Amino acid sequence: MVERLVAYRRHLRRWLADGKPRIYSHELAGLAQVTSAVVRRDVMTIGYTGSPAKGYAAAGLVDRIGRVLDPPQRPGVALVGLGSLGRAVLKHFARLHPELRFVAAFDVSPEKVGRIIDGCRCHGSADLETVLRADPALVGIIAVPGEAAQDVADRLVRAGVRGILNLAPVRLQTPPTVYVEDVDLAVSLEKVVFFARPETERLEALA
Amino acid sequence: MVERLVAYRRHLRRWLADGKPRIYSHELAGLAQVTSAVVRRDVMTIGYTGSPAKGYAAAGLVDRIGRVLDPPQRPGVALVGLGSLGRAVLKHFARLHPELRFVAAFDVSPEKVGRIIDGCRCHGSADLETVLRADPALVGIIAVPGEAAQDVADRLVRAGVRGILNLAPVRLQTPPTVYVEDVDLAVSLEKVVFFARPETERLEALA
DNA sequence: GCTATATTGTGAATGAAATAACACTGTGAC
DNA sequence: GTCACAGTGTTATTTCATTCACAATATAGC
Repeated sequence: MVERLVAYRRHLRRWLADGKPRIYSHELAGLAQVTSAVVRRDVMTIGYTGSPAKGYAAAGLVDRIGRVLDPPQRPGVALVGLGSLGRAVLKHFARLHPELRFVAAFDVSPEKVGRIIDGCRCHGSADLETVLRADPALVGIIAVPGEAAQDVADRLVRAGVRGILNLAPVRLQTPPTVYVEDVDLAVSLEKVVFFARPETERLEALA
Repeated sequence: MVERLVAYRRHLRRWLADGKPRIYSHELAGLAQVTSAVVRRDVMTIGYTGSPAKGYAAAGLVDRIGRVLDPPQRPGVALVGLGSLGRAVLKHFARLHPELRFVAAFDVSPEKVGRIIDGCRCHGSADLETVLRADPALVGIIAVPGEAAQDVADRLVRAGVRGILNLAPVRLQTPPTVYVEDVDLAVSLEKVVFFARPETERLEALA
């Protein structure tokens, strides 16, 4: 449901930018590709309320979603690993996401350390603890090879990070107080390959 | 469950590489971070069977999983978009995934067209239909900016693709016969930010 | 002011996935 | 040979999210 809220907000902002102040559940549902019942239920859950004949006030709804999703203060983000994946992530968020604050990036390769890459200062991985002690991050992004991921995770956790976006193809072991979201491109692609097959073929593969 | 099967296979291969031929449900469960009951249920679902006192034969299980997950012939993959994200994807899979066949990559920028990038020939986006007619792909990966994603999706579908891994931050409109898996880094990161907050704080945000 | 209507808010029904529970079975110890 | 036991295969239970259905309601037109 959190994923849907993020999507709603994205569409609502575009909706507002088009100069339209109000929106019906079925309109938002169409944009986010869910049913109108889901939209209404989600809106109800976050405690917002619309008018039966005029729909929801888009601005107010964006605001309410923000109050649910966004932490009180702008959260710091630490990125570890500036290989192609890490760079891609940084590029995406650098401009696209002003509500996040990238506090630091880390990499092991000496030629990157000290430089500023996509607007973010790159530190040596060894300095992770030091840098994050000066400027704490709420969440960390792990974009290092699988072998190094668990070690990075341990250190991020010790540095006080409360959530991790893990792009490495391994499952991390973390204390239960730390939330981990795995984004594993290999798994996703295999999933697509599987479901791309006609259903009949999939079922007979089970037989 | 497909995601779990992919994970099982990954761990089983490492297990085999360590020279261990047999594995118990709770051992595999520990590696994949699920409960043993889930493992046994999954194994049952795909029709494999172990021995009560000796566990599962790892090799046989890998084989069975492959028969469920993998299509009969090696599936072709088409990658569209060779920005930082596309390059990262290509690099990841080029070496890591021999069971996939990258048939072609596409990009709009002229300086990339014609070159071979990470072992894959880069074509102009305009030639998408032509190239895929000569060498069809089962699935497509969309790694272009959001504005271009829907157009690319339409063309991939027309070119006969049956599944799409969508890395762009938009929901695609496709016929129901085409399976779409969305991997949206912005959404994932916002999810992490949300769940990184202490539960108490999250709940009062709803009030 | 009143009525028709389209939409919201929400309880109940449905369905799928995780969890728990347990009977069955093959193995090794004695 | 038989007895205990650790682990599998399967069924039942629970839980949770989605879908369905419909009463309540505010607006616009007359």
